[in-house]
Amino acid sequence: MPKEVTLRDVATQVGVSPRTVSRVVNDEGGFSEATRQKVLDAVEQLGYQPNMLARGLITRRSGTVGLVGGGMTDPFFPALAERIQRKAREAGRTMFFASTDSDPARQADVLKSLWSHAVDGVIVFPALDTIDQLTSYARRGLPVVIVDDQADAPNLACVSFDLEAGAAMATRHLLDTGRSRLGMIASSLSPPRRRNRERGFLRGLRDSAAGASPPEVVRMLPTVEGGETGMGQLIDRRPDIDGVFAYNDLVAIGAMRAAKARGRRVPDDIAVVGCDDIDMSSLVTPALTTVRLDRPLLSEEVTQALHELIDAPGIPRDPVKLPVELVVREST
Amino acid sequence: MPKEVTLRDVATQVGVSPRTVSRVVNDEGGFSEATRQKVLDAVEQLGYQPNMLARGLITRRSGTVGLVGGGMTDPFFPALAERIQRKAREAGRTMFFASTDSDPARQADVLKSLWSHAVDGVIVFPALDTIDQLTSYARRGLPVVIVDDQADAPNLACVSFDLEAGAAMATRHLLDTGRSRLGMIASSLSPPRRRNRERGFLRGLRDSAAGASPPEVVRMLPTVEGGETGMGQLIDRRPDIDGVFAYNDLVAIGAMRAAKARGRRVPDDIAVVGCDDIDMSSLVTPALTTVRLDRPLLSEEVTQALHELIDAPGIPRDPVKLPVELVVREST
DNA sequence: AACGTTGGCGTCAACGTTGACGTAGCTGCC
DNA sequence: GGCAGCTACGTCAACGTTGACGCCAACGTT
Repeated sequence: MPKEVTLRDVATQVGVSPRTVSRVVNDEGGFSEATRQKVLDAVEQLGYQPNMLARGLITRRSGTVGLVGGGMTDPFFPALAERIQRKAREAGRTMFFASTDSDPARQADVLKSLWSHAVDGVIVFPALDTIDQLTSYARRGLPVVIVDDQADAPNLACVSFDLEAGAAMATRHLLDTGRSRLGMIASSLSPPRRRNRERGFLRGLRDSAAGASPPEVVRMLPTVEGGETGMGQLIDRRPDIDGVFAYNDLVAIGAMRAAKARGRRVPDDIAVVGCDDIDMSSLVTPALTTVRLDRPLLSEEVTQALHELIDAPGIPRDPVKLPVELVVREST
Repeated sequence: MPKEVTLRDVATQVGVSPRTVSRVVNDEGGFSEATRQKVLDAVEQLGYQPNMLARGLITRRSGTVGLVGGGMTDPFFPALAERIQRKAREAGRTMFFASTDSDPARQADVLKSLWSHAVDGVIVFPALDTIDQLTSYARRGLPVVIVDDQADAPNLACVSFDLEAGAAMATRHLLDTGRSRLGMIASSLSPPRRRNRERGFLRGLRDSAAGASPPEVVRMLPTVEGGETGMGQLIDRRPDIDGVFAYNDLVAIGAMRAAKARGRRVPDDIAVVGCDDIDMSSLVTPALTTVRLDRPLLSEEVTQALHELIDAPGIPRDPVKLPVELVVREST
């Protein structure tokens, strides 16, 4: 990288000290309108860009935030990442993106790397059993926003959807539309603490007056393939199954494929409900009934929480739980 | 952010100078095996992490690369971004991700921001008419890899798929399977220079011995909605149309929806070919015939080009053109 | 014994910026 | 006239690291 334009270059051109240029650039005050204009003109003319590394070295603010997710293969994530990135840029920060493949070790690497780049804060979709890892960083002073899990520490905020309520809604919807032999395809990547969907599913069943038969639950990787094998197993275990709630829409889509492959019609023979409401869900046939997670809302809450943690450190934040909504389409 | 562990901390603990610790950490040589061990132990024990900002300030290498794309709503991009990010991490670099919404002004902002963060290089899916912008950065010393467009400058490499050949293959496939009244839904975001798909489509028609009737081409936003309106227009203009090549798979999926909505069966009444081979394409019904772009290959080529530009600047690189492949499924 | 060479390490300055502090000149007020 | 208080700057050091260079002891060579 060749020479860049520095504060000093601007300063000598204008005939002031670098410190004054710095004041103007950062709008600190303490300069006359006349010098302000001259400095800004020179900045424009020379094409000066502040060196964020130097600034970050001294202010301990790099103007960057990290977004750490399990992966981008689930379409839920990219759409969210894009919104978060937009909001970060509106707040004048640049986003580092990193995916962990849902692997705790990789997540550790990623956080180490982000830390050494002095990110101002991170938003994390945590991998399995990594809450301690995250609270440790938070305690060391890194603002952390955790999505879809709970923890308590300084510099830490939690935002999640009310998935338990969503799952209960989905279950009740299945029961209300006449299904009584239900199953669920859950995720093998969720530790017990985070099995809100399963809790909601069971609660929905318990709450229902109608005495539905005991449910089947299988746990799979949360992918289309996982949904396919999951549905296969459910049908094997309980051939008369007539309603399935899936961990997410990808799983649900896989489940519908498997059902069709086994000659069961959706929704006539078996109803399927997903969770997320990814773009694809309204495009498949039959269009998927699903629990919609409001991504604009989530990105709003998450970035706001992060920026508050960064700009006003120390003040504790209550965990946020966001409402969800059932979108009924053709698969039920 | 509270105090971090620095070279000096490690140095005083071991009883050597910071410079020596630096030598060990960077494996520069010039130290004994004994001190190496002691230093590494201390590094481990204190949890030392090099401060990339300070290092970058002096070496002018920040250990970061930028990935600049139009957006993540097209599923083609995330899958690619993830692979590129993985490769970057394998090479010891961290990835900044930034989306431009395909807006030249936003792209300018994004590049400015990345530049001020002293990224070592960028991979860009360029927005409309931004080649000058990019070559300007390249000339100022920033390694730039441009995907799917051409330019010539120092510090610049180009990688693209042979979309013209792919489009020609798709077109010939349509003709070979008995379609003769063809249309294409192209992208309104492609400048004339980058309309390789259209060129291939027309070439495929010209090359065919059978005298097919003159084709219709409409230009839409490359989204599902764009595909829907595009197919609508094609049918209006030419009610007997029986084969459509779409700019990408999202457009193709939209086109199939519109065809069905108008009572035309796919593939019986009208055949549809897409381009990209996103995951969704094998999942929709009918499964989409498409021109597959090999994402692992692209990410490999792109990252290799970038790392070569970074590590061996100055040597010119010929543009790379990657082969594509037709995947025949049910929609033709 | 004198000399060059090498390995192993320290010293110092610099990267570009900002925090802390200093100061010259002016204004206003008793 | 003296002094406080302001405005508009400048000066200096520091952030954590590495590049350039220098130094000393140990070793081999003539």
